[in-house]
Amino acid sequence: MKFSKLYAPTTKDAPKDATLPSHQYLVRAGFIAQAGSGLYNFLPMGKIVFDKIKAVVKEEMDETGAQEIQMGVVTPADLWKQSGRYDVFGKELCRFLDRKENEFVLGPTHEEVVVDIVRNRINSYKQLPVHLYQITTKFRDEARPRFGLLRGREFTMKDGYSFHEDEISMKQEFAVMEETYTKIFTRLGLDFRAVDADSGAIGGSGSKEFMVLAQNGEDDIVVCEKCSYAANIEAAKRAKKTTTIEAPQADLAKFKTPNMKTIEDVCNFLHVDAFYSIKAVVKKAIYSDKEEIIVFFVRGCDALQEVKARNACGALDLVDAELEEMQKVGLHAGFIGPIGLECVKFYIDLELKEEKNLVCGANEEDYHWVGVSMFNFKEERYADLTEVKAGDSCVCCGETLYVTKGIEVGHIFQLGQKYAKAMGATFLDKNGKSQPFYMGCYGIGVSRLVAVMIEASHDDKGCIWNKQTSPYLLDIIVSNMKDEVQNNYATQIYETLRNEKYAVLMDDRNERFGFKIKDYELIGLPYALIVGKELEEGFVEIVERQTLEKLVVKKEDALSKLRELLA
RNA sequence: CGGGGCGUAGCGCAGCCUGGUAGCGCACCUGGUUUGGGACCAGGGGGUCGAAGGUUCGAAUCCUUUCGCCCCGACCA
Repeated sequence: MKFSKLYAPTTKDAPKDATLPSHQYLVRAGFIAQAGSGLYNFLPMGKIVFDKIKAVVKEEMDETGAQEIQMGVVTPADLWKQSGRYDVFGKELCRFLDRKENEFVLGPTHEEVVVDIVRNRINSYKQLPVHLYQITTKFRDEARPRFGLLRGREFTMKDGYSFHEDEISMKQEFAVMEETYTKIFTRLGLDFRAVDADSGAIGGSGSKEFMVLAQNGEDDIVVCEKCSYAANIEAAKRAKKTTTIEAPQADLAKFKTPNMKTIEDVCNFLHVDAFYSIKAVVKKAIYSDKEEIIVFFVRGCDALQEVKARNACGALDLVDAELEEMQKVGLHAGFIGPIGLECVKFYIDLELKEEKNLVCGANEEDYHWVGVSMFNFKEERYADLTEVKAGDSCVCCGETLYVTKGIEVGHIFQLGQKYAKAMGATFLDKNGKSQPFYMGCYGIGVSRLVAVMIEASHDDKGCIWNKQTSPYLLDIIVSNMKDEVQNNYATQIYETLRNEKYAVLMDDRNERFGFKIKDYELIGLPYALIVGKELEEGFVEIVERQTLEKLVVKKEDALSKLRELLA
């Protein structure tokens, strides 16, 4: 491609609304252009990158025996009513009427449609398992689109759905997908982790997220320094926390602790380490039919993980409880403890089970208990509630955990029979009995990956593409187009490589060197060949974008060196 | 959905407070010079001031409504 013909409107200044590097550089380098909030158009180079990523995904999916299909973006609302999600999906589901006033939705995901596709067509276990996938446009009317392609309203997702006769088969496919996703993200050259995830409202027995490690990620993930353990902080576990600080020896006794409402105050006052104290976190749990004040107890040195807390009590949502609401149900804020607590429902973190020599509130103004032992609580009171912190110990190997930011690029679920049951999609098993399908579903954010490539790989000058996804592998920069020797030499290299099917760009614009090299660095192709002044002495330069190092080579050697680099 | 900000030329902004018919930088077009780190000189084109209504002799500017976009948070199969 000649740069003079390429539609790549590069700019020196970023649009003011772009805050993330991936967003700024993709716009500045002319890969994408915004159409509206959360809506983006792909320009020629953006489209090439997008197609390259898509091709990798397709190749690896096809390799597993999954079959590509294409479902409509527009879906009859009726299917969503059958699954029950028409009402629960909320405003993210974009609904509209056609001219006959029939209801439709823009598909945000396609469980309903795919179930409808196999329903009454796959009738026997002999036809199972089947895995159907597509790479298509999705629309979710996000409350707050942001970060360019990372959280758009319209986006492209690879979504696959597998159907099985039993749980064993479903789990087998889940394992195959975990392996396949690992291959895909490895091929794309990304630094990622498959992490344990909270299954969320979709349910099912297991789910894993694929997180690309990047500073601007929206998710916190916990990663072990030594072994392969990694988890979303919402689902992360740790080895039970211990301390070398000696336990305060005391018999059970009530101490007056006037106006000591924080863990810090109480522990300083009683000369006890926060490890040996119990922290009460009061939340208002919101259910579909009611609201309720609930207390969660964790170690004084730990913090409550809200998603874990939500899962423990089964609430739709947890919000901070107001002081007034706490008083109303009889709680003494600052002096709450599990001993003798009867006025509200409460949960205790598993790590406190059977611990001794603890300090906690006495449920009485200005009093705390010391010498508390955690026995005699019902089993169902206990749940995993603690938020894992950097420095905690790995649940698998005991080594130190650290916390980092990740961007979710894939998520795989074991759905079980949820959708098949709701939509009446059944087959006959070996015993001739009618059964709902077991399903798995597997997603990859394909358009998001375009941005992730840059979020994970850029510097202060622009994009840094790798060979796997770069729109072109090489930019041949002709320093002075009016210099015929330079022009001829560059054209010859360009034509030769092009005939050998390398994706090469030649910057033949009548611009100065500085202008072209800045554009090169902004666009970020893996290599550049600079044909300039030194050609007279018989030399040209090869630039590697990653390091910005320049390699001077003899003009006769450039071609073979380039073949070596681009291969 | 709660809170905040911004809409003036393709992009980035000034002008608004104190009303008088729109300006700067970049980009773009023409000619010339220049060609190794986003050049220079000269000339030139381009804007219903987001939209609607109101106040006024007169509105980018004041008032009301509305739409759009962005940021923080909640949310995110």
